[in-house]
Formats: sequence, structure tokens, C-alpha cells
Amino acid sequence: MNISELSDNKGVFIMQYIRIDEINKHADEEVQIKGWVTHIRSSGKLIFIEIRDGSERVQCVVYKGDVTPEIFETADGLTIETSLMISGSVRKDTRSKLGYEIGVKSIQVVHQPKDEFPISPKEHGVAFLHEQRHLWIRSSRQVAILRIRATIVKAARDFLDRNGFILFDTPILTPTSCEGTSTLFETPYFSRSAYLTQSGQLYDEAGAMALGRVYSFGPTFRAEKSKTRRHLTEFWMVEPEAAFFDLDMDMKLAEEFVAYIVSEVLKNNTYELETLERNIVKLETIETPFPRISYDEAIDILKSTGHEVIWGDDLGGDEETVISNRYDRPVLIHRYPVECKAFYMKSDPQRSNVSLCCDMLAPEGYGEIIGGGQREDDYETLLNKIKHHKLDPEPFQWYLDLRRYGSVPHAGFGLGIERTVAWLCGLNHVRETIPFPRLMDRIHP
RNA sequence: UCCGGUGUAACUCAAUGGCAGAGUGAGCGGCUGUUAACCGCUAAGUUGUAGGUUCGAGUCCUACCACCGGAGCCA
Repeated sequence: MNISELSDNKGVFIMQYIRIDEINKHADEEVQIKGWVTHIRSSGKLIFIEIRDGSERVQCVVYKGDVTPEIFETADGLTIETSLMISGSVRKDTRSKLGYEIGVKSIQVVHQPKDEFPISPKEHGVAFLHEQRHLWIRSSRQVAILRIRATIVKAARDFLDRNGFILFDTPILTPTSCEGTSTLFETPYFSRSAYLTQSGQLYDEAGAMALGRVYSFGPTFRAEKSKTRRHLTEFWMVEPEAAFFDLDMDMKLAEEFVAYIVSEVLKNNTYELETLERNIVKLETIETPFPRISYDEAIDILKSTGHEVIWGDDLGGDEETVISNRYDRPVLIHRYPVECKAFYMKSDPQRSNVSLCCDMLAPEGYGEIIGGGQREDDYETLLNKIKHHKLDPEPFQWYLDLRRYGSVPHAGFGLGIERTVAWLCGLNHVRETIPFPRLMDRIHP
């Protein structure tokens, strides 16, 4: 929606200024924009000021002969990240990247920076930029990434909403581990301890028995001391869960879901993908169906390409890349050995040593973006699996209850938002995919 | 947690154990079409911290701190 097009009889105030991204509707008009200085070039009697307002950037031109000496002096004294309001006339100009520029009539400074802005057209290292993350997000690349992230989140929610999934908020503070595998962040909780959630899934299963189809969407936390380009300690997951779904339906859902997200990004973020210099040909090929291979087949492929793997091993990052590089779209790998997977995964009735689970590997080496599968729905079997994983059944009584009262086959998966953003934006590290990344060695700012 | 690496001007980096340097950015000056503009000038340092070796340490040694890359674990 375009807020400046709304009329006041709809109860919305009319903006007195325009957003830069709607400048093409105001050719040859007098407009005002409000924003920040990103760049200044001066040429004696001519000053070029580049302004951003979060929506776009535009070049504003101040010619000494067109303005009062006071305004020219103001323009001459501007520094990077000065916030200001500029009024002037919009004119078409091929010399401007946007196709339009503003011939400045007046400038009103809102705030002049107290010091030199740390980020300027010079080389910066990754450590420095992260230390300045609160300022770094103002730069055009970061803005593009965060806009694409917003599209991905919206597309994920739209798809699920449209397909009968109900948003179901699961707790952040939990009494115990969901899976008992990963390391959890512990926090004081009155007279006892609580743990930050590592997944909403178990609660989603309860939701699916109540609402049929649900999804949780929120932050999750892993205290694993992982130091790689694919890991954050705090990351966001969207986790759909559906009653009466089996593994095949789950995989179908996952591939349609991901294909929709990709298509929405291609449709809505052409400009951002261009800013990021993303090769969109590699995204345009993402159409369903996605290839599906079993874990057995994956092992055969790895063996035949000279990799030393034995049946029963989980697939590491390198192995995943070997598999995913064979395809031009995401690939689903299903039926892993039960020992590789969490206790709640249902075993294949045809083959008890593999789980009815699936992972989705993104192309171009971006790794696992989805993990999911069909859940164990039999009370006794689940109880035995909890014990087999050396977990205390007591805190899982409520979860076991779901198998005591009208248990049904059900399945779901979790999609990692940051890995999806990294993949679609073509980034080599997930730390740029979230406004304020939390890593093992970085919790500031 | 393990393996490897880095720490010098605001930023990115040089400097054989022997005078602390460059580029970029910033400031000042010049220029009416620039777009990481260009040209000239200027300022800018407790070499991560603590200790040690040495006539002398940015450089060698020890410890610590911070960060970077990778592995394992996982999304």
C-alpha cells in the first residue's frame, strides 16, 4: 500500500512529503523528501547530494545560481548521514542512476552528525562492520538483504495462511530440551531454571491436534559452539505441522512452500537482487517438483564419487554440497537412519532402521534449509524411543498425552529463515541475514 | 570444544631486531554535471593488554583478551 496515496476520508493523514521510490509519479512537480545524506560531490558552484530515505536513493543537485547564499552554504557544509528535509523540483535526467533527480530549492537540516560517520566509501573489514552493525544496516546492500528477508517471511506466512495453517505461537521459555540433542541456553526462572527454546515443534504437534494445521514462527536458540558461515546462536524458524499428513504430503508441502517463497522474492525484489548482484538465473529454475532421493541413494552417490562414507553416518557439510551440486534446484533427502534423527521421528513401517524424515538441501552449497518428517504417533513406541534416547519420560507426559487421546498420523518441518535468506541473496555467511546477529563470539551490539 | 590465523592512524594494510609508513576517509582550498569525481595542501599513533629476552622490540618469548577462517554439532 502506498501511504501517500491514501485520502484523508479513509482516516489516514496525508503525507506532506514523498518517498523517494515514488518519485517517478512526481515528474516536474515540486516535492519534499526527508532522509539522510549518503554521499556528497562538489564541483565549485555545483553540489551533488545523494539522499536515502529507506525506500531508495536520489541525487539532489544544488546550483549556486538557483538558491540563496545561505542554502548554498548549508549544502556545502553537509556531511555523511546528516538528516535533512529537501524541497525542489523533480526532473528527468539520464545522468542520474534513478532516471530522476531533484533540483534543490531549499534544505532544512534536522540533525548534523556530531562526529564523522564511521562507515564511508573506504575499505572495511568484517569485524569492524559487525561492531558497527547498528550503523551498517543503513548501507544499501544491507537494506536490500533486510527487505528480501521481509519478503521471505511474508511469503512463508501468506502461503501457510492460504493453505489452512493457523499461526500458533509456541513458548520461548521451556522447562526442558525439546530434543535432548542440542545444547540449550539456561536462564534463571524464579526458583528454578528454564531453557530458551530450540524448536516449537513439540508444541506445534499439540496445536495440530487442536487446530488441524498450525505453524509457529519465532526465534529459536542453540548454545552449540558452532563457528561456521551457516550458524547463529539465535535464529528464526517457521515450523508448519499438520494432522493427518504423512511423509509424502510433508515433502510435497515443503517443496511447494519453498518454490512459492522463491517466486515471491523474484517477483518483489528485482531491485534488491540487482543491488546484491545475485545471479537470478539460478533462482528462476526453482520449480516443483524437486528431486527426491533416499538416504540410501545419497550414500551410493557419495561412494560412487569417491567419498568415504558408511551407511549410518550423518551427512556433513561437504557431503551435502556434493549431493546438492548435482541439481539446479533444492533436493529432498528422505529416510535417514533412525540413529541420526530425533526421538520423535516415526520409523518407516517397511524398514524399521530408517525414519520417515526428510531434509531439504538448498542449491549452490547453502546446505540444509529444512528438516522435518512424520512424527511417531504410537504411545508405546514413542515412550520406548524416549527411553532409548536416555531422556526422562516425566517431562514428556504432556507430549505423550497427544498419543493417548485421538492420536493421528501427522507431520511437519522447520525452515531456517536465515539460511533461506543467505541462499536467495547469494551471501556467503548467515550473519548478514538478520539485523543483529548473535554468534558464539558476538553478542554486541 | 578442537585446529589455524590476525591485532600498527578513523578504515584497509606495509615496515630484515635499528628514525612509525602508504592508500582510503576526514579537514582546508580549487573547479557548473559529478555519480567510490578530480587536482593541491594539512592533521592524524600508549603498534590489543600484562610481563619477559635484548644495548635496542611493532618485530623474538610467555600469559591473557578480542576478533577472523575452518572442523565437529545442527536449521
